[in-house]
Amino acid sequence: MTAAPRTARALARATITREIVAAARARLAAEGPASLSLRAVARDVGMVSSAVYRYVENRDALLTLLIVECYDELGAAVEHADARIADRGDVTARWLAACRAVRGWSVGHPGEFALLYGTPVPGYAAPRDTVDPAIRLVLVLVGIVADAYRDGAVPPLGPTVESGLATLVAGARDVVAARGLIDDAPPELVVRTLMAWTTVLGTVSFELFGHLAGSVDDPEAWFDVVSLRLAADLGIGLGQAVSPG
Amino acid sequence: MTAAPRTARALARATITREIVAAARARLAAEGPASLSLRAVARDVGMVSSAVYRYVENRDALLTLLIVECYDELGAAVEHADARIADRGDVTARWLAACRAVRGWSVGHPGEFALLYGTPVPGYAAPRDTVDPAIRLVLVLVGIVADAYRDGAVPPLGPTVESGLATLVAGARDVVAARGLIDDAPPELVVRTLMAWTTVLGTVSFELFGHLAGSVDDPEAWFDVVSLRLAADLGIGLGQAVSPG
DNA sequence: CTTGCACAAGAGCGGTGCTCTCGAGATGGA
DNA sequence: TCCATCTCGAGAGCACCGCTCTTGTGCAAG
Repeated sequence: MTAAPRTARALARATITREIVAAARARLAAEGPASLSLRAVARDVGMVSSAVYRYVENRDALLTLLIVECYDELGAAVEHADARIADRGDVTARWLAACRAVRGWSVGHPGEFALLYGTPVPGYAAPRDTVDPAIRLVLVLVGIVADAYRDGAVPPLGPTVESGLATLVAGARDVVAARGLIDDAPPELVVRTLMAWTTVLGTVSFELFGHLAGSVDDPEAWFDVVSLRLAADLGIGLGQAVSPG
Repeated sequence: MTAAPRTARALARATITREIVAAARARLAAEGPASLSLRAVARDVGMVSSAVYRYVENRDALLTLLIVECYDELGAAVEHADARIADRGDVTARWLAACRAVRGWSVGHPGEFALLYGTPVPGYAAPRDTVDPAIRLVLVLVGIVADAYRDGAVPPLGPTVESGLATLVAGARDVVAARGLIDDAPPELVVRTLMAWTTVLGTVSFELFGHLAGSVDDPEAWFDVVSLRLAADLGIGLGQAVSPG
């Protein structure tokens, strides 16, 4: 990613690094992040464990590579789901499609989901490199809400009741503004979107971590219900009958 | 917990088991669940590692004991927070107090929170023993909503728009009914409460797992905003100005 | 008093992350 | 072309992990 590999050695190095990350990804998908062992990855690529350290600084660095890769993959999946129907201009459908893409990727990749949104690895602090890929998917959701807001699809927000709401979500507003999605977004809109995103991820997290067992039988239908209600709360929903599933 | 220890041996056994769990709890609080090692707690209680296997079947069993203890502690904290002001009859204040108790305990016990609501331990499936303590805290929230509903504080719910909503949350309704909170709870109420609980936990999870960094500066104030908006969505909120913090 | 049982301790197995050293081979300048 | 340098893979080794098995020992019930 830094410079194009020109020499044969650099080329080989890049290839082997990709091999290692791919093997690690396979084990992550199979066993989850906690039991991902560098030695096992080394065996998979036909190396002795110490040789892997030529390519990856340590286990945390390998996890970081995987985190970036997974965030990008998830972000791309959601972007794709939105882009496919964005021209139809139906913000509710776009919102639902984006949310479904989030759940779809997560259910299909529970190990990766756990790495991204589960318990952080004990001594691990996500480096800067991970934040950009991480917000990519959120920006899709924000973009949908922003489009609806610009087009006047969002009903009047009403007065912001809480004091200091703008400063509370100043960081989120800055991010949105920096990406050129909305200049000077109404704090009310930012708050609603942030809450909705929290609920979307919380619902997926509940499902994958087993906290829905016994309460909800059909997680997919439940997720649709939640997503559509969130859309309604955001002001971009139909506000009328939609059958789940 | 099964039978009262009568003999000296059984008494000693119970005491040492408690010691082990206490030491494990301390390490859990200090380092989080992933790096909790049975050998380390053995050292803490002045034993050799193989000796603790006399008291705890394996590492997963120890984690189960901790899960039950933590769920109970969290549930008790929320119950206490609610009970302290329940006689005032202000459901909004009760809801906020219960939510704050959830966050307060979680922020004060991040390692324990990760054990309860983070990534499940790889090969670990929560046994039956954990579900009763787990729902204890949720029942407090449901009870507040149920009280509000019984007292007529919840405005008319409107027609349930989604088809099959009752069957979707049948499990949750059964739990509520079995506890005698509401007989035949309106599915709409159950759905709203379940969504609100998801958002509460998602907000805490975001905060503790670092997904709020850069978006929200003051997580405590943000949590209050979220909680009060959830109350409003549930129909038990004031629906008017409330300043966070 | 003696038998038996529960217990603590130790050794040991296979696994982990990570470091160090060493030899072989490719790279690239003289 | 030749040689110094540098990279890489392999192996040994350290400290830690979960878990099992065996061995002694002291308490307690019969």
